[in-house]
Amino acid sequence: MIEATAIDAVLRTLADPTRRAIFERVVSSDEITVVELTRGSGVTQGAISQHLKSLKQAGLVAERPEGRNVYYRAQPEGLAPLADWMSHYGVFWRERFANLKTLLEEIDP
Amino acid sequence: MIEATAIDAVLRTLADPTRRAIFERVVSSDEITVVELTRGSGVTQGAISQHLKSLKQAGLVAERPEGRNVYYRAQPEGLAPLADWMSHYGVFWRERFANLKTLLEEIDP
DNA sequence: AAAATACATTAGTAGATACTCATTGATTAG
DNA sequence: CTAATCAATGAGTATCTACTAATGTATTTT
Repeated sequence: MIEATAIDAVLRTLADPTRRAIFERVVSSDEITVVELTRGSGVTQGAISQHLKSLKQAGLVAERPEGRNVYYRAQPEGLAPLADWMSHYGVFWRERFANLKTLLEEIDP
Repeated sequence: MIEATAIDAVLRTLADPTRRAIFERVVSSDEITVVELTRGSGVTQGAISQHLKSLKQAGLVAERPEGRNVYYRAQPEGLAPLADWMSHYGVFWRERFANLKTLLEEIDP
């Protein structure tokens, strides 16, 4: 089955452990290059670039080329579809409040 | 790369659109049987059972056999690893508050 | 200019996985 | 008892995907 929704892209992208680890490292560091991400990753540089491409297409990271380096940084908005999905289908949260998103907006408008 | 953490199981399980749709239907209905889930799903009963097995192993659904029917219901706690992960790596949320989980516990202890 | 570095991309491959079809076990209906 | 229904499971298959290895393209260094 083929779907192309935002939540689909985000979940499929984060489902892979290697790719998720890359995302976590990007989040943890302000900006980080491909070589740095490659070091200690256990996979080749090519694999890292492929994963970054997926993350970029899912809207989870953004790039900033500078010279021969490319600096990657996390794109927080990319997680919004996941947050929305959680608020819709996350019974756990819905049981506690009517709508998590609404609550958050009330707290921090 | 092989990992067996809770967040890994949850994300991998929800990554598949068909399986996620099943989960969403289980969440929406209080309790639902396999035949009901099969109807309008576009896949066979066997496929549904296989997906339910995955969802069960991920802790996202629970079953209640009754006669020859098996009623499935959502298991809200199963989404906790995802919520935890969001609070750790969801920059979007972290930028707004130090820790989402802490906040939620303060509101509803 | 030549060598080196950073990154992207391609082709090819091995393994994962989502599916169908068929079968089985169990329960209920006629 | 027999037939029908519900669900789980196994075998087989086609597709997807994460990876390596190799190559290409810039850019920087020497």
